[in-house]
Amino acid sequence: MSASSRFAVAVHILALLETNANQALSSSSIAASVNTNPVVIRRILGRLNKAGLVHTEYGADGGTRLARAAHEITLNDIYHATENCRILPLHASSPNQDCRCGRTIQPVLSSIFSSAEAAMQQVLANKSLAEVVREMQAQAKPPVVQPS
Amino acid sequence: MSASSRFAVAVHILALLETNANQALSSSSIAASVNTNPVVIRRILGRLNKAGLVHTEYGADGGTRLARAAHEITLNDIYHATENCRILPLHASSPNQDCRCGRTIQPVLSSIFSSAEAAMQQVLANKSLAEVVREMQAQAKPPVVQPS
DNA sequence: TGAATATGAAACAAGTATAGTTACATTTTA
DNA sequence: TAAAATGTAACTATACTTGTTTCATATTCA
Repeated sequence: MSASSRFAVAVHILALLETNANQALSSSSIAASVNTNPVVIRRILGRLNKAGLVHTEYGADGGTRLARAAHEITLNDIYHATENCRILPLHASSPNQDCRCGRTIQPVLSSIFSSAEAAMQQVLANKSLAEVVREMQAQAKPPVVQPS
Repeated sequence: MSASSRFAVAVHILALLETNANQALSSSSIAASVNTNPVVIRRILGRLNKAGLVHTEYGADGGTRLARAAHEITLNDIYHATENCRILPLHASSPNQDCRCGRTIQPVLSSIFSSAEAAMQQVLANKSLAEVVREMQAQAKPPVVQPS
């Protein structure tokens, strides 16, 4: 029922690219921040490249940069780039078509599940990478509490 | 991670119980409609029992009935009874805490992911089992198209 | 009392997806 | 040409789901 952690890692990668926008980052340096293997990062970068969210260059001094401004990338863009499957799957094997219930339930569920998923994606679509980075920086410097 | 179809099967089970409310159904008869093994059904019924959505009786002439009226059971109730995990998981292993990005991303993501999940569950909470059954019955008898 | 019917639970196999790792061919730059 | 980087394949370990068999337990009824 759950998605993979690719989505969370992808947001992490893109936030890192945005906060280091002056240089191209290698999969190794990104992996050091995410705390995983560079190949795991490259696999996700492959999806982000295919979606046109980043641009990668080969060779010495190569690496990855954002392909768009951070305020023009939504979390829903990142979600679609990294996850394939429906969040709420139907039956593993088709129900009994000789039963009225078995015949009719899947179209009804499919429609409801699509609405539920759309509501989730709407929240993601309303949040840009730029906002995420801003919230992360606010997290880093918590507001000072006034002494009483 | 693989996705679970427990939620879809659970809705199927409960819709079947509602449309056969005059009798208790055995796991075998339910399995015949879902097109799977009775033990698979009993595993899901165990979760629905624990959540108080159905009531099961042992022995000859035993079986399962709805524990509440269908209009008092929402899809969100069923969702919570059958699925455990968050829909949008964070990193598999904790990011590097020596990196500003690694330190700050998880609380930000966690909050956003909670909002996204809440939006999805709100859609499910607005749909009752009774409505699902009604839509299934409408599916079974499609409206007649007026001849031109 | 005993047979029949049902659940609950344990154990196991098979399939699938993810995460991590190693290895290597390819590309680019200095 | 050497160094540094990517892309990709292959392999392992882990975990979850689905399906299956088996059996103890509970209940009903003849």
